[in-house]
Amino acid sequence: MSAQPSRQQPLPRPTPVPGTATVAMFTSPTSWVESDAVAQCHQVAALDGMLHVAAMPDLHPGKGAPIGAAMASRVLYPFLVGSDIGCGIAVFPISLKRPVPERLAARFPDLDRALDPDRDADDPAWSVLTGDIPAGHVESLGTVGRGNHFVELARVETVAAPDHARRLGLTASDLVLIVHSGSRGLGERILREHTSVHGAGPAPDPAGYLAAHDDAVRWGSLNRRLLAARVAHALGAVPTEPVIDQCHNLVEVRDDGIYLHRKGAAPGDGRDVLIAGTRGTRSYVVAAHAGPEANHSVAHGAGRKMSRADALRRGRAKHTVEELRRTPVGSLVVCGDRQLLFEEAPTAYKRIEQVIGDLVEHGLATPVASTVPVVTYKTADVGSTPTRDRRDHRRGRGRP
DNA sequence: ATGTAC
Repeated sequence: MSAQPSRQQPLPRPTPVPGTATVAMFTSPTSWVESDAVAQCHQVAALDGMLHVAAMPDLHPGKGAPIGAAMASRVLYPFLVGSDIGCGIAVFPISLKRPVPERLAARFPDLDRALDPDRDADDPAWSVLTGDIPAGHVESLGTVGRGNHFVELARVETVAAPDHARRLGLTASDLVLIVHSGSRGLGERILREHTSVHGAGPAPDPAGYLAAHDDAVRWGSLNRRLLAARVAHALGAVPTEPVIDQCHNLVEVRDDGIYLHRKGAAPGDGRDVLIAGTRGTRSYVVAAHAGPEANHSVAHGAGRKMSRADALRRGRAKHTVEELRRTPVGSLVVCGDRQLLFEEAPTAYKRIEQVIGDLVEHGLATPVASTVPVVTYKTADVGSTPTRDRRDHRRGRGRP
């Protein structure tokens, strides 16, 4: 059984405890917040040098550190950013004549297959590469990854702030590609190089860590552009520049030398952010205007309500695979991995409208537009090669 | 969320 959520009190904020950092919860009495995640916020608050922890309404427990939190400290802690340094969400306008989900779902390219600069030198997606490949890291370039990562074709549904949406180039009924992906093995390697020596301790050489971190942030952004370009070409469209591209796993050095760690929290100081719902619900473009109390941050998505294990157990009892591949909003899910299909079921996530409502109530963001999924790509479908396991493809043992 | 170990 999953842990029952505790009902959090709204602001005013908790009284600071001497010797520890302050913790501010940007939730409301009706928010679903697991007590384990709140406990993690207080554990982080007790770290040396920690100043202030801001918990977003999508807060949920992570490995050691909470997800959906922005943490300001005098000391740089790599584990608070986690392994997927540079993970973020980007939005690319796309023009398609007849967006029929069934036809488009079948045309998505295999985004588990990396783009090799030599073997795939002719791939038109390389047009988005204008400089060097950050850190020279070629492995897994152009792949979406697993977990909560996805590439989604979505339609702009409602526009709440028309002028703002127009400045972003977004109008109702427009199509967009939403790309949620990170730095794959590169960020993982950077964290491991730190933790293998220093564990969860601070970075003894912040400049060294930050140089590698910044490469991963650039790599993640490039990867999102490559993913969007691969899909655009496959769907017969022209690649575009992102109108939004915000990273939600990173550390920022503020002007006062404070390290602002964001883990599943997007920069909220005057930025436009897409806050992802699920593959079966809306996502929201918001104008973020979060101040110091929120560590200049906003939520990054709906936030998990169930652990992956719970989602798998409960999902198998509740849903069929067919139900999960066609969502209540009529969109299709491309996902050849049954387990991932259950783990990422919309019911495993909090209600996105509650998350957005909490941000609005606390004055952190203003909705600009909502999008509704058309096709959500997770991992290549297995339909065309029923006798062969996906792993054989990735290991390059022949092709169909 | 990840590449790798079990």
